[in-house]
Amino acid sequence: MYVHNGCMNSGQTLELTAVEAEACCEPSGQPSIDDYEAQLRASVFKALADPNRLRLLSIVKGSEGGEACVCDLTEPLNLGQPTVSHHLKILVDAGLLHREKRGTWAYYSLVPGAIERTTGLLESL
Amino acid sequence: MYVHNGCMNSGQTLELTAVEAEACCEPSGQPSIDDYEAQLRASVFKALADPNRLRLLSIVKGSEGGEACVCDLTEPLNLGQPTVSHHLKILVDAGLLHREKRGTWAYYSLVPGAIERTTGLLESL
DNA sequence: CAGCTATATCGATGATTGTCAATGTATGTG
DNA sequence: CACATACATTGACAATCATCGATATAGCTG
Repeated sequence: MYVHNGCMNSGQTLELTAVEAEACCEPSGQPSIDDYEAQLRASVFKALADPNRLRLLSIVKGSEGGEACVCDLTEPLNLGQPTVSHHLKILVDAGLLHREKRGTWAYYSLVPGAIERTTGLLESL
Repeated sequence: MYVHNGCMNSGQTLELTAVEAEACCEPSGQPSIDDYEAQLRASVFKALADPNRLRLLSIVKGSEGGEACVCDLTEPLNLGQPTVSHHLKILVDAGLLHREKRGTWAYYSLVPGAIERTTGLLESL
């Protein structure tokens, strides 16, 4: 006889109430994040899921004064200016970069605490 | 007169050697990650850039014994079994989940230290 | 062996994304 | 005013992705 004591979702479709189904999913385990929270966190990782955007963060972080303008970023990435602006906007929308317009230039800098907040999204899974 | 002392990539196209161009990109700043390193790190964040995969990690982490099989994961995510298997494969390939086949079942668990290694990818940008 | 179960893989499809050329907007210069 | 510069936005296109149904594989049961 073969015993499997972990999975109770097998076999024919079960008839469960919503409450029973909810309880069924975590047998004596810790509660997991819900779908809304997962979407919030995924939106941040989506912003990080591109090599050019990671390089943008890295260059901005390592730049003199902790800030850089678009014209300083197009050349090292070997990308067109519209593409760099597009990536920067995604990083700003994700709350990772801060944008400050001074005269004709737009200076981008790391949002203080953004990296720590992002690592927290992973550690608290 | 308007002075801008940060950007030297403006104006007409400059004639630079490769070495000069490299040095130009980081005026007195820290070195940034190269394209290869950026692609490696982005591949991990790509795996995290989906709400359902974040929920998979969360459920596996919070499960009894720290492991769960596919049939325990399809229902809470409200996804088909092939889709869940697909997401799990992506998480395994990213080095975040470990897969162990026991009998007919496949048990997934967090790779020890994977979360810490991933947060390190952010902190060391 | 035949049948069932858990999981993986394949092929297709609609949605999202990264990139660029072209254009728009705002600011500074003469 | 006219012109140049720095940046953002738009529209298009190829590539990637998330999801599903169908099918394949492998282990267990009788």
